[in-house]
Amino acid sequence: MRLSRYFLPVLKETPGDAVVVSHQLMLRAGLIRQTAAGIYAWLPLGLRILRKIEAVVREEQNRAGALEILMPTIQSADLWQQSGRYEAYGPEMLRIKDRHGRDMLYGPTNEEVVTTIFAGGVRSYRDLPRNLYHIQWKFRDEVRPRFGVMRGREFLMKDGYSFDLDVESGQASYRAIFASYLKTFARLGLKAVPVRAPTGPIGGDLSHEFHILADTGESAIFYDAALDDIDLDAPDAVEALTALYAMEEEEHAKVVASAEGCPVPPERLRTRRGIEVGHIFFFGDKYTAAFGMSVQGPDGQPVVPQMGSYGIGVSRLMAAIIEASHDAAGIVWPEAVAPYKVALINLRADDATCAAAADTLYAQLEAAGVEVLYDDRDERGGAKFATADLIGLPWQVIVGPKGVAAGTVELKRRGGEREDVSIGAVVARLA
RNA sequence: CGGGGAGUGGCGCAGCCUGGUAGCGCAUCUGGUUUGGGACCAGAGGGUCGCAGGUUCGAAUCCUGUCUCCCCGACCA
Repeated sequence: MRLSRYFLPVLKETPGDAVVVSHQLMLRAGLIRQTAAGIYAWLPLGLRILRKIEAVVREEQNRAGALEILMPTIQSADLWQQSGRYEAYGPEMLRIKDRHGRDMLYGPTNEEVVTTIFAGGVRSYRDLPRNLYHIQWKFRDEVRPRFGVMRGREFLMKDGYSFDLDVESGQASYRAIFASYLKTFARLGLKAVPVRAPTGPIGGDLSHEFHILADTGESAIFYDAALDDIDLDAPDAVEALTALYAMEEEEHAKVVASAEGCPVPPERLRTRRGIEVGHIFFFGDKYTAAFGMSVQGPDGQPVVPQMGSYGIGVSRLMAAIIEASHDAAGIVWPEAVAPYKVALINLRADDATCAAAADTLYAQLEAAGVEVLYDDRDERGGAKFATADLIGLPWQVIVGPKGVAAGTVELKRRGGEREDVSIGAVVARLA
């Protein structure tokens, strides 16, 4: 993409409304614009990143055996009355009426819909287990939206739902998704700490939150230092992790105040701030029972499936990644989610030789399948470097008259050292 | 919802107390000089000061109402 034809409204100054660094950088780097409290429009570069994050989440879901569907954003109130959550969910639910006066709502989550759909399609225990997920916009009318897309009212979430024949199998599904979440966050360049969580209004008795460690995180978490040493790729990572103590501040306080006290000796207790980017629940037959769902078991008797639900805040992840990965100059994208791999900077758009060299390199990189954002604008170099650093692409290729005369360009990792590379070698280095 | 703060060109702000018809920096446009880490000179365009009502000869400024946004708290992917 040529920057001269792109829509990338970067800001030199930080908008006064933004107080956390991810929000500031997302605005400054031209990723998003606010349209109402907690509601954001995604600009070309921001949308690209969102799609990349989404793609990683999708791949790991598919790899874990989950099946992608797409449920609507608008739901009928009837379903929620059946589960009893229409009243229980409270004012966080955005309630609307259609032209006939029917009560509708903008979905904050999808247990009701997915259970209805799935129940309508299965009859036999042979149809289980299954895990259905979708990546769809949600709306929760937060009391206090804040920090940009970190706590927006409209947000993109991956929500998945498992159906199993019995509790044991259901918990196995839970652990499988647990493991896939560890992989997902690792691929996004993040260290996620799974924290034992209370189950809240969704119900059930087994639940974990996944927190990205970042100083600007919304909640403090307390965990056993041994957690830092666990190899997340190990086959028993889930068992190892869940065996170790990790609690959010509020829950931790309860434990400390309890008769037994905190099980972790003080010298092993770590405190960090975290951003919750995932939350998983195993809640048994709460919804399947409410919707009268059953399948025929091997013995011919009806069995009410055991369910779990699994959420990842896709749009929030973008903010979390930035919180965890930025420097004074701007964002530092992990390669997996960078909107482009390379910023190709032509230092002298008005120098025919230099421009020709940059144009050629651009064409070659594109031909090699490298995602390039080509700064071909007639601007001073400094402004281009500032933009490139701000948007945080992993690589920068700098084409200037001096280098071109010598047959070289500069290759630089974001935030790293410059290196002279012969023009002919650049494509191979980046492809 | 309780408490606090803010709405003035695209962004950041001043002006308001003490009414006299809007200003600064950045950005943008034009011309020129420049060019290896956010250039310089000259000129130009762009705001009925969130909205409504009131006071006044006159309102960004005073009064009333209202809308919106941000921050702290309770709640949450």
